[in-house]
Amino acid sequence: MKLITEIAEALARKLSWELADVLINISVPPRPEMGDIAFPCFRLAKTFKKSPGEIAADLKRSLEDEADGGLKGMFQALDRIEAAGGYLNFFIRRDYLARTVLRSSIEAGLKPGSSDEGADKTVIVEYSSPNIAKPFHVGHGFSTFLGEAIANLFEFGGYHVERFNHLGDYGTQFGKLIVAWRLWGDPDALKKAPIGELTRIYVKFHEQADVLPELEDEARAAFSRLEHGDPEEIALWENFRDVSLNEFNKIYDRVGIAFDNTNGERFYSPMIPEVVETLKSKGLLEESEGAQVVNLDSFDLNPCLILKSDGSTIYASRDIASIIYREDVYNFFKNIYVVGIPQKNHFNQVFAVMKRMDFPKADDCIHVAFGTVRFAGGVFASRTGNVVLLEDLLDTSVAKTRALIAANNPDMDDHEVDTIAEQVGVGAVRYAYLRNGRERDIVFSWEEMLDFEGDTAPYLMYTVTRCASLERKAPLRLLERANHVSDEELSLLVSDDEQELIKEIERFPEAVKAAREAYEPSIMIRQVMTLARSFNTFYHNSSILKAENDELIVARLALTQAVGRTLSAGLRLAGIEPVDRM
RNA sequence: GGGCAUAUAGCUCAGCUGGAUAGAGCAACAGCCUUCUAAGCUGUGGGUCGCAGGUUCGAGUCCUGCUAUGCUCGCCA
Repeated sequence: MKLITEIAEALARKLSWELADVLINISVPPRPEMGDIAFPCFRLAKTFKKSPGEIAADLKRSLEDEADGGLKGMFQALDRIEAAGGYLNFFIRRDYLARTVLRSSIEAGLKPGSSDEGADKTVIVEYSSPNIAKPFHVGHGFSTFLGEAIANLFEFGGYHVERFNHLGDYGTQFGKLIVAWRLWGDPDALKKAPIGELTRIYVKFHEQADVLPELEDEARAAFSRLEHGDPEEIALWENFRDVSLNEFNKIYDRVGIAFDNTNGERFYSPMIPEVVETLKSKGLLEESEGAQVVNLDSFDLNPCLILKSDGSTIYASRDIASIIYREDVYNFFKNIYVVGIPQKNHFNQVFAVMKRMDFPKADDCIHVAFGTVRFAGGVFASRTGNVVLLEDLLDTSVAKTRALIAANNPDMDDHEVDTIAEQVGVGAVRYAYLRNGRERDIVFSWEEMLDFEGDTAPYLMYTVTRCASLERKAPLRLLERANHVSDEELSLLVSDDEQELIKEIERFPEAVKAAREAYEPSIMIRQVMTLARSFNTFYHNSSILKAENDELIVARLALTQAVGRTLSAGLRLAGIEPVDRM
């Protein structure tokens, strides 16, 4: 807000400080009755040789001396200044706050907090990235939903976003799959349930390989043939890839995620020889135990393996090739990897190799790490089939939601119930992945995933439906006035509840920016949740459509609309589409 | 053993670059639906912020040591 800058400028002048130093110290008091903006004076005690309390009192007097002079504009927006406990507390006039905040909310329309800071800048977000031929389980939901939310946050900031799905479609495991398919594959089963069949033979391969170790050698040989372009092996690989992608796309379509680029690891494999040449020419490649590595002692990292001792490639070399490719094609501003914490060391190595290659944008490659989804008992393991499929989780959530909606809305037709249940049920699941700091593990529990009360998407969505319902029920005459609400009407929103609500609306754009800069959607989500709670308190305590007079009804309707717009924007950034009844 | 995380209420977590009385949700208990959707609201109880030092006017937040847990440390990705 402009007012904060004015206050900071005035303080900077009084103290002969830099504006930035004042701004850094300015904070929000812990409770509203202490004021709206606070400036702590403890630091000044030494230089002025006075107690913080005295300094605060002096500053207050000094500022008030100019109330009719140079600081007239600032004091028009202020109710009063108080010195308390070493703090200088500024109280903003309630009518001023209501007017300015809601006016800018109205101007921002459906996209509060959006900006054009990223104009002409391309951000690559790599996320989801499942391994083909493996089930898409609840663990994949983390990267998928987190990545989508981060991509949305950048788009909201005006960046051009390229969504990358870096499919795990390469490596020795596909040699295993090829061998297993020749031995035990069932084409009919593959047609019916592709991932199920591929998982079955993959599991069987590992069981058999325990007794027949030579299977492992066959697998390596099959992968080698694949890498060298054997047409039969390629045909098999392509088939596995296609049927898998087909399955994944069902999920992506369902949750409304569309990738711009689904090149998997194999796509980058042919580019590796050039990478090896570059590393060689820069004198970075060393032989170690028969393999080719880049030494990273100067980064306090273990060496990065580039080529295995048999000369074949490895994931680090593919990631390096991919970075160079992405820079050539997209000239990226940031290249973001939404990949789990266990790969932290891997990305540190890859980015360090880029630095040793003098790649100028090594610091613009960012590993956005997240925690592990696990059972209370242990970890997920696709080899043993000890997994919960994301699709099953979504289905269960939607079914539970459906029952609730049908019970609450007896006259709603089935089609509408289905549509809303899908949005709320899927939203509830997505929210569970986004509400906490991303580096936290998620201990999977059905009970928690299907809890629709409190800190959940249904709570937020329910709040939106309250806003929508009020608009539906408002007399048209008053709704029309709310759509063109006047400053005089907005100035009526001065109750404690209304003011709290208005402050939360004001904080949303900052939260969006902070969330984007930290690659942390939960920062934005929490702000939205706080706003929703404030609204529900207000809603409970105050009558909106039956307020004392028309002017207040109009003002509260305008406030309700602002809340609805802000909540909806936050939900959409999280990838959750709000509904207007449930 | 080296490296990187994490440790806050019974449970799941916030606490922004150190600042006023450490906050939510769930669970427990007590209330509120003839009044704008009760997936809601209000209230109560519950904390030596892992332990021990240090820096500071001030530490949940910064530093050191210790303990516990997780991840990781070349030919899987």
